[in-house]
Amino acid sequence: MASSTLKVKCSECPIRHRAVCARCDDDELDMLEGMKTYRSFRAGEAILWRGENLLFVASVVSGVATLSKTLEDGRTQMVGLLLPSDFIGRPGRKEIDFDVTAATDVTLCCFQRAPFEKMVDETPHVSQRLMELALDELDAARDWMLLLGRKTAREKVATFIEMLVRRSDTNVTFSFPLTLSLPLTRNQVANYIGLTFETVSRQLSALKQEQVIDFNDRRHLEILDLAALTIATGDKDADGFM
Amino acid sequence: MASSTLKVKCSECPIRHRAVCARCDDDELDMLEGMKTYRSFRAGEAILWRGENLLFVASVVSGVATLSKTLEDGRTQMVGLLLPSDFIGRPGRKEIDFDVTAATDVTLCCFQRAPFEKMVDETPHVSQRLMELALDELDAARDWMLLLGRKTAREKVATFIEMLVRRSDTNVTFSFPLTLSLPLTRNQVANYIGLTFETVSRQLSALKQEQVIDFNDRRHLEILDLAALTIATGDKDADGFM
DNA sequence: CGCCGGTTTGACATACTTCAAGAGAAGTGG
DNA sequence: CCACTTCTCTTGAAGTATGTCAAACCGGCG
Repeated sequence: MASSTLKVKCSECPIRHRAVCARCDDDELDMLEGMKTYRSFRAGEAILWRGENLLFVASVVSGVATLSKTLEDGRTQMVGLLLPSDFIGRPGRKEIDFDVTAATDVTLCCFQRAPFEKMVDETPHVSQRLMELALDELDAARDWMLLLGRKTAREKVATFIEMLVRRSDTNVTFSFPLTLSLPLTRNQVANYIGLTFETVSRQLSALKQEQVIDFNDRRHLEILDLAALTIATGDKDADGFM
Repeated sequence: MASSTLKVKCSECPIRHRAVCARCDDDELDMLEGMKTYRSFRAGEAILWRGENLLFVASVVSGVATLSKTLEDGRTQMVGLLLPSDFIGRPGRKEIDFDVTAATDVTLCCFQRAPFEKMVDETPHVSQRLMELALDELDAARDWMLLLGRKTAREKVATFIEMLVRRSDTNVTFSFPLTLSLPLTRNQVANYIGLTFETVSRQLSALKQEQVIDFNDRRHLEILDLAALTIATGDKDADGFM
């Protein structure tokens, strides 16, 4: 299944300040340090199957993973995109109702479920942070419901790209033209935003032709006109209010 | 705004065993008893506006409320349906990003945010239950993403009705033909499942003609053939597997 | 080099929306 | 209690955004 990888010390961990351990003090971090193991998955590998007994919970350290649901005739819908610092697993639950798959090569910081749950019960810093993460995911899911239910193809694609910009770390520098790595194929994007890959491709081409974005490499995007992109999402008024 | 209503003792409360207080012992219940107030809203009234400062959190005691998001051009998407025992408000957050509206007459059991949060911090029974409720909502949101992104109009309508059957209390008796009160207008249903109200109406008529459901009153549905309804959701195989 | 998965683009099909008209219910005021 | 208005709902006809099918391209990799 997964290969294991060299562990990084928590204090030097790139996701230290955002992951489930964000609020932990040094003692608590030591406890986690003792419990954790790293696991790596290659792009395309399954991390967890729907219905599988959850033996571990984990934080994404690096890479991108997807959560997806599939109907028996093969239609699939992504229901979440996990970036570094996102959490896999749910306190108090033994199963998940979707598949978790590595979209790129992924490294996870894993904890055995039982000891982790014990720690959750005893350390408010962890349980509070877990609650925050769950609520963040809930907010994201609801934003996505609006996108899936009511947005046009163009708005969906623009919103997806804008979300990537917002969530990727690279944008702290904010140097234009902003370059973005696209961790998903057209088909995966389509499954995320409820379209076919052909429609995704057409909308991307349209945005490219309008010089809102640019791309040659299929795995990267350049944002040429962030304002235009934002307008294309349909979220805000033309004047940027909201 | 809201009128207040006669309080029911927690021990006799109809949602006692499912709401945020589900796991509380007698002492904890006494604390909540002292903090709570009831508030009632008429059908159609706003309970909370998006962005409003959250002064109270609450459990739905009776009635149905909706959570919805609206784009500036008026397109709206419901992102949640609150039935009795469901919780309004989020631990550690002062705002919400959607409107909460009474779909029917609604009675809430309200707590001031500040004292409630204090209690959450001090009583694991409450914070654990809150986490469960949040994760339940997250699961529901993700199921709905699959519906919004990938299901046909027919499947959407069937899934919506089946969800109502599952979530309403009436079905504990399970006497056929099962009668269901429909707390939403066609338009609200449409906003929940990402369609127009005309399409909802057409799909309901089709299911009626096929004798899967029946209705005369616009506020009630009869389920004539639950198996056929389930098949129409697209969720399970024809033989009921999954 | 030649395959192969991912992508682009075109032509056509269709599920759902939009527009429109009319029929019920439900509320309101005389 | 009955007009009158106002919603909601139903049903039809026509329009359109997106899906489906198909062909060709492109870049990576054995």
